Amino acid sequence: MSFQETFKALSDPTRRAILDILKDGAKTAGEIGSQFDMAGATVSHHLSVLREAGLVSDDRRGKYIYYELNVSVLDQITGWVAGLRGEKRHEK
Amino acid sequence: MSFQETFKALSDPTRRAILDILKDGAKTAGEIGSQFDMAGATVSHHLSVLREAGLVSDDRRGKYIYYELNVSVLDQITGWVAGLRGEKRHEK
DNA sequence: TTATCATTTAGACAGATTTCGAAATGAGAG
DNA sequence: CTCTCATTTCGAAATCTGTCTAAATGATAA
Repeated sequence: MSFQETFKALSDPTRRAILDILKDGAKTAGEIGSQFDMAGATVSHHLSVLREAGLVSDDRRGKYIYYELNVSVLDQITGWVAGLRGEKRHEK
Repeated sequence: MSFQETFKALSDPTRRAILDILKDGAKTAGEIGSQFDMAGATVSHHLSVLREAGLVSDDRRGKYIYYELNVSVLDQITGWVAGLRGEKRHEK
């Protein structure tokens, strides 16, 4: 759940696409996986990277595991970028 | 200069540290390199990744090459994150 | 229990990434 | 032109990453 983990997680296009898919609500691993042309195991791996980075949370409901977007961690990213933009010249 | 290149470039801690160093103005490759405990060739490689991603620009002035932060590309990142945060439920 | 469905974990592999030292390039100074 | 300094490019080694198939786990249904 470190800063580095978050950036690393976002550096893969499949993982960013997963986050996009989760924009409008929680979905099961299967629903997410069906959107990609790759093995379910691979998508499962990407989901675990996103989970360890704190970008999604998972919730088992019976047979299914629902994944949901966790936006709060994204604020760190925005904050870091703002830091670069903000104090650009001669503050203090 | 693609979206993917930008995220990839930001996924390395050394490269993010370089951007931080450049926050308060342009610096030469040597000045940047002296802040890290790694070969100059390695830092030069990181600088080229940042340049290809459009995150920095370089400017040769005599013997030295000055690198400068290019903030405009960072807006893409902020924009993408805002997209995830924003339209979270039932728009349209 | 056994069968089946949803998903993850394990192990392996190819390709990408980070890093280095050494050689090459660019540019001013003598 | 030659020397030196700043930086990059080259080529290679070690490590990391994304992907696959096959096997394991969790949960429900019969």
